[in-house]
Amino acid sequence: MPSKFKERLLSRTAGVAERAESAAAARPSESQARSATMPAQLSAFRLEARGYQERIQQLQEELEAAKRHGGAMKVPLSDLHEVPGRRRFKSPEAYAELRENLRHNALITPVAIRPRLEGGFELVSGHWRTDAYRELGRTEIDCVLSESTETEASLGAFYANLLQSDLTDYEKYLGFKDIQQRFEGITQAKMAEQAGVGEAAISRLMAYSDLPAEVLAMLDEKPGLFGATSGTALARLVRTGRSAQVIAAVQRLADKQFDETQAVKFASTDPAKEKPRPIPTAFKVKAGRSTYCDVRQAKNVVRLEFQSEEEAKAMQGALKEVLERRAAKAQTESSPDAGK
DNA sequence: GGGTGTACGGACCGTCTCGA
DNA sequence: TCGAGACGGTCCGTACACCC
Repeated sequence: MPSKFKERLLSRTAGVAERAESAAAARPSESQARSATMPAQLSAFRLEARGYQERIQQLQEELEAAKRHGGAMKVPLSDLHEVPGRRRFKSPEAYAELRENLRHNALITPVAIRPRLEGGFELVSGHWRTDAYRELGRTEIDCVLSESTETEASLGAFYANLLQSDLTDYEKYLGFKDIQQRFEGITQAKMAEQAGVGEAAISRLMAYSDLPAEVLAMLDEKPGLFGATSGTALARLVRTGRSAQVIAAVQRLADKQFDETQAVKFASTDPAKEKPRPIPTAFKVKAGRSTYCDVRQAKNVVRLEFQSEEEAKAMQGALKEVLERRAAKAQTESSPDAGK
C-alpha cells in the first residue's frame, strides 16, 4: 500500500525547488549583489541550486527515518524553530509539571512541524514540550510533519489556544488582531463564527485596541492583569477622555492596590461630581438555625435568595399576589376617579 | 449591515466565616 | 479542624438600542 505520509512529504520536497526559485526571483540575490559578471553569477546560482538539492536529499532521508519510526521521526532540537504567535499559553506551574513528567516518562504525542525553505523546521505545535526537552538536556525529539499551510498552522494554533480556558483575554485579543492583519477586511462576525464564540465576545476583546500604549505595555508584561470585561469598561473611559485616570488605575491594579472592579471605578470616578451612594440594606429571615431567605435591597432592586428552588417557586406566586395588590392600590391613589 | 454600548441574569470560582 | 454556607469578583450569553 502506498504510504500517504510518503506522498505528503514527497509533495513537499517537490515544491521546495519551485518555491526556492520563485523566492530567489523575488528577492535581490546575494550573489548578484556580489558578482556583476555573468560567469560569476552563473557560478553563484549553481551553488545556490546545489544547496536546495541537498535540502531535498535531506528531507528524503528524513522521510526514510520517519518510516522506520512509525510516522514520527527524531529531529535535532537545534533544527526546530519557533514562529511568533503560535505558542500556547502555559502557566509556569503547568510547564514545570510537564517538564517533570517528561523527565520520567516518554513523549506520547510527537510535536508537529513543517519544513522550512531555509533549512530546519518550524514548530506547529509542541513548543513547551520542545522547551522541556531542551531544559532536560536532550538533543532530539519525536516529530511528525503537519499537513497544514502556514496560514492554517497559525490559525489552527490560535483557535486551539482560544479553546484553552487558561489563555488570557489579552492574548486572545492579540490573536484576533493578528487575524485581522492577515485577512484584511475580515469582520468581527466572521471571526466570531470561525472561533465559535459570540459576536459580543469578539467586540469586547477588540476593545483592548483603544487602551493607551502605557496600559498595553503593562498588559504585555502581565497579560492576565485584567479581563475583557474590565478592558471594555476602561476603553470606554479612554474614549471619553479619561486616559490619564485609566493609566493610573491600571498602574494601581498592577501594584495590587486595586482589584479590577476598583480600578474601573477609580478611573471612572470624578471626585468633584461624586454623588452620595445609597446604602444597601440586607437582612436574613431565619427558620430555626438555618437561613430561610436572604434579603438584599439597593435602590429599586430587591434580591431574595431562598434555600431551595422549590421554595423560590412557591414564593413567586405569593409575591405576585402581594405585588398585584400593591399595584392596584398605587393606581387607585394616583387616580381616585378610576373605577367609578 | 456592522459595530458598539448597556443592562441583566446566571455560572463559576476563590476566600472568608461560623458552627459542630 | 473541617465542612457548609455566605459572599464577592469575574466572566459570559442574550437582548435590545443606537450610531455610522
